[in-house]
Amino acid sequence: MQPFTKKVIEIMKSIPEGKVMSYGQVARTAGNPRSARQVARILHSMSEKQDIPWHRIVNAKGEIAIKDGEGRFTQRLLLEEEGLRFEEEGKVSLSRYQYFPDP
DNA sequence: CGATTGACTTCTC
DNA sequence: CGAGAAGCCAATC
Repeated sequence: MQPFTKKVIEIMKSIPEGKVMSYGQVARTAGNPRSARQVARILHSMSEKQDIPWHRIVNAKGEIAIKDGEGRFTQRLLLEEEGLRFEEEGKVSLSRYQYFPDP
């Protein structure tokens, strides 16, 4: 288990309800600005073994990153239950719901 | 243990 | 503005 991985997990677990983060944001916060893909990989890999709110992670555009399927539907549903609003199908209003400010 | 992959990002053209 | 390419690095095969 790499330190980066652990940090990413910690960060994701610390995201409060009703907020979302992009992969890039998580990567930066974890200390590796260019490891967005690892965040994705770690996320879908570890979320099943750890209690990670994977649905609070979206891509840079605020869209649900996962391709069509149950996962995407589930994420949308979970986020709506947390009070997030979708501008359109599978797209969340990042401007208001992002977690960490982008420096 | 090398090669492949990927729920991304960002810069160019 | 939209499409294409490159970059990055951990987990999997």
